Amino acid sequence: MDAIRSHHLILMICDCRVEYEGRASSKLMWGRRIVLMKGDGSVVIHRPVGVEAVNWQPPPTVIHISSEDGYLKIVVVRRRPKEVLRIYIRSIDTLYTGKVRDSGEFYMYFDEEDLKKAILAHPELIEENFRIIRDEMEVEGGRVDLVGEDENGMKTLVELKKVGNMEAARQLLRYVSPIRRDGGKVRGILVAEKFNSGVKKFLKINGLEWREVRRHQVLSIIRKSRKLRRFMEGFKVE
Amino acid sequence: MDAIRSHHLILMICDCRVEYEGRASSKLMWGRRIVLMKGDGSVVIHRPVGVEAVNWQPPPTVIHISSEDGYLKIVVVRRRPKEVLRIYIRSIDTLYTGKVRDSGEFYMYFDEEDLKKAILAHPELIEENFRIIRDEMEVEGGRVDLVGEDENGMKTLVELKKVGNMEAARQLLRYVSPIRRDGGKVRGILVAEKFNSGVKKFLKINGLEWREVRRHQVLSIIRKSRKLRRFMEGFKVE
DNA sequence: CGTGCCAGGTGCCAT
DNA sequence: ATGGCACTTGGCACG
Repeated sequence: MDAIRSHHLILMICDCRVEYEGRASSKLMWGRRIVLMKGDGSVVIHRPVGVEAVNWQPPPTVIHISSEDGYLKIVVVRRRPKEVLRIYIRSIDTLYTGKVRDSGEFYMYFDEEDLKKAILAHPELIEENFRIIRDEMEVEGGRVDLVGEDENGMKTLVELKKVGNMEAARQLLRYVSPIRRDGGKVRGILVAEKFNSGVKKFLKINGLEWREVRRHQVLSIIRKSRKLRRFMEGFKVE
Repeated sequence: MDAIRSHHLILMICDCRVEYEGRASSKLMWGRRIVLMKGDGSVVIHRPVGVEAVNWQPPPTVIHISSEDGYLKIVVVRRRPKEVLRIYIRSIDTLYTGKVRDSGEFYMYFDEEDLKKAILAHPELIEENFRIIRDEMEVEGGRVDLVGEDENGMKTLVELKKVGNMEAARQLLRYVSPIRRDGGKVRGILVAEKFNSGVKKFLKINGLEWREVRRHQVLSIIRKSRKLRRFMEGFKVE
């Protein structure tokens, strides 16, 4: 239709059947769903329950519309990886097409990146007289989040995580081990909001350390940043 | 409204502002979005571009509706983890409320589970005279996908992945190492559709092996399964 | 209920 | 393009 060519939004509640073939394959039998076709080529299909979409196709896509056996057939093709989404529509309950403009900015806040910013601004969150030397550094075994020096000048690798799980602990060990193997002295600290059971023990056994940072500590630091002050307005930080 | 109490679907295109606070925090400034409130309590907010939702709240939720400063205010609360989504609505473009029923079945096909089924049915995909002994087994370091025996009766741990990346290789090594450390003889094979660069080398260095399975091999095996025949009808498997 | 692991993960940014 | 890694990841299976 014209709506697709003019990159409008198309929203349907319709009785449809959906097939997907690409990295995997799936088939969704007849039923009523919400089909969302966006101006950028994205297609999202929601069932009436569940927070996640049942089928989708990320842009860029090419969309073909035709009629087959009396059904409206919409084929959404993605090139790389090669994926095809086919929607067969038996009837349309509700249809909306139109231009929807949205220029509102979106701020995400307090993810790993913000934890890092807080530590960069206040290295004492790690410990007294701690200094950050590098932000993101390639080491044997991967890329460590921060490298610092403690008050005795000992090199320290810092790995940041929202949740300190076993995988994170192993990751840190992977960074520290080669250095120690080569005779280097290095500390390794896993920083997280929360630690799963067994992780602290694993760290201890392997000569590593941890810091539990509290959400409100980080928030109170970040909210001082002028850049984010407007963002914070309206939030009552508990 | 009544629509929420009666667990109906509510779909709006509206000019709104959204705040999220919970595991992280986010703020979305005024603009036009598609707001989807489902009968099970799920709430999904889409912008007019992008395949992913900008904000959401998974069920179970409690929904409060009120009026604040002349705006319609919808608050969606999730208990564990504690998360709050606040939607302030300035104007509504389009509104749909109603019961949407969808009983159509959904089949997903050719994920790791299907790769396993194919290998269970045809262990020769691993190698000639290979026998599967166990499906899913706890070992030191985690849970391995398959345990088998080669034609010489040597125990073999098999890890299945869609993509054989470094993480998968390390995972397999983690399963094999403790056994070898204790003097056990064991082979380790990483099975995947595709291997990232460096992974095969890493496996080789650590005395592990790999098998590259092709999609069509697995498909041709699975399509023979009666249970899935109906699913396959209509697919032209290339 | 937490813990681990997969996903058509998606997205972002590095080389 | 490929790889590495975080994510309000969500989801499921399992101890």
